[in-house]
Amino acid sequence: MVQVSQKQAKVTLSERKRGSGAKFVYGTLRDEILDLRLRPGSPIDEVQLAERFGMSRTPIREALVRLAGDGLVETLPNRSTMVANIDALGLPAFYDAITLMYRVTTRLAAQHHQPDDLERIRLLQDDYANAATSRKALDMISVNRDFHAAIAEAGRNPYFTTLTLRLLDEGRRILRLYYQSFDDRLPQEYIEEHEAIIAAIAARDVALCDDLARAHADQIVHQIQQLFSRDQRQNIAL
Amino acid sequence: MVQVSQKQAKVTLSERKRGSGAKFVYGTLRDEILDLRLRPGSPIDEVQLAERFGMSRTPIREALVRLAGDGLVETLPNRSTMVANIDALGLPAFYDAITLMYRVTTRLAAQHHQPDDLERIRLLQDDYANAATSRKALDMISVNRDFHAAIAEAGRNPYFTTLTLRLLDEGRRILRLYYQSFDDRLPQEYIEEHEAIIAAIAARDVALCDDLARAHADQIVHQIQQLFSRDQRQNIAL
DNA sequence: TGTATTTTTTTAGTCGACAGAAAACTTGCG
DNA sequence: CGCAAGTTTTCTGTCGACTAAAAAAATACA
Repeated sequence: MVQVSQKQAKVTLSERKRGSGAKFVYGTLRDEILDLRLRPGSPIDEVQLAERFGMSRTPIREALVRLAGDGLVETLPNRSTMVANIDALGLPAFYDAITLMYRVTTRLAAQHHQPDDLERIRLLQDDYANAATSRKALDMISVNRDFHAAIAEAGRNPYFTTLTLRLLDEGRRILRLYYQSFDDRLPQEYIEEHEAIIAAIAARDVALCDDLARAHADQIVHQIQQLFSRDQRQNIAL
Repeated sequence: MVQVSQKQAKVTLSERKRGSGAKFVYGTLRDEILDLRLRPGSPIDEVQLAERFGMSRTPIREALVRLAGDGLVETLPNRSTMVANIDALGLPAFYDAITLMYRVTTRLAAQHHQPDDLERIRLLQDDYANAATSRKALDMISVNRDFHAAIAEAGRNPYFTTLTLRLLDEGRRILRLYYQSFDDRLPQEYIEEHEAIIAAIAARDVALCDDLARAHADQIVHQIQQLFSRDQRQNIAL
């Protein structure tokens, strides 16, 4: 009897459309994982999530399966699933991949972009500048992702777009880690680099896009590398 | 024409391990989709699959969710899910992607390979040669995939490996389409090209790897392009 | 006290059932 | 006949319950 009344209360609380359950859970958990609100390595309990979202385990399960497909969650057979760890040893591979994807997507954007692509990209760049001037580092991280995602879209190659998105998300996690533990300032340089990239895409200058994208990627890689070396020093100092 | 959908191999699983259900269904369906035993665009009925595999819909569902993540299956909300189509308009993007991945994975293999990597690759090349001399085109297709997958593995970059695998699988579908409707011979050239690639990797000659991989990719792209132009001519002739 | 073995607890994998959304079919009206 | 409204059918999305695998706890034994 108690169970019935509780359940009804929860159902009225969350009036959902059929078929949206798993998608909603997927999106929510994905955001939380990428924002590090769910810490890497922390265990995920299906029953707990089911209670939290006010639904049965089935849609929760589907969301977890999809997250596992994205590599955001690791599932141990018959035992718990946990938030994927950030693999420090895999960082060089990450650097290689994001650098190549920046280059190739920017090149393709120069070749295949259409007018409204550029408009979208410029709007995002405005958002980025705003976030930068108001010193909102976390916003900058997220807008930066959208900026490069838009460039990838303009390149019109789904294979590259997918991989780029995945890398950007992975990078978002790493950068969160960074700006959480250290200061909240990002170099203004990025804004200028972005501007230059936009201009090169608009001019359809493939070679210049390549150069700029490579330099931009190098910047970010360098930034992350600094993070890790700084981290080390601090540990030693303690 | 072989119409198999009614008489798919029924699976006896009186002794199934717990937790293997979804994985087994995933693997089986994946193979059938890549081999075109399940035709692109054909609908997938969960209940039917549940009967065929002798299990409930739950593990079937999980397998389908994973296949959707791989892009091998398309799900319409609240309505049927179907085998993903081969998108002819997306072929140029495919060419770009597979060419770049061939190049970058082969380069990385030259840099990062270890002794047993080369051994594995050479064994697969033997398999490939055997399949070629005995004129087994379908075997060649599948071994060719494994060959390049092994090279990607030797490059030790999970991001590139994942994308390469996906592209190789996509290519497997396209080639099946080809060798199903036309002749069963593949140019011997491929064997020699493979040999040259192996040698270049062993010599850790990055620049040569790049050239060879690019040429190899061009070959395959050219082959597929021929397929589609031939297809067109036939349609017009009829 | 430390280790091997049994028992308990936790929690993932599976099942059968039902409800709701979309398609397929039927009916009513011009 | 042709089409709009209503009805039935089909099949997915979700649920609660059950089962079994693995971890944690308890016990036995040296």
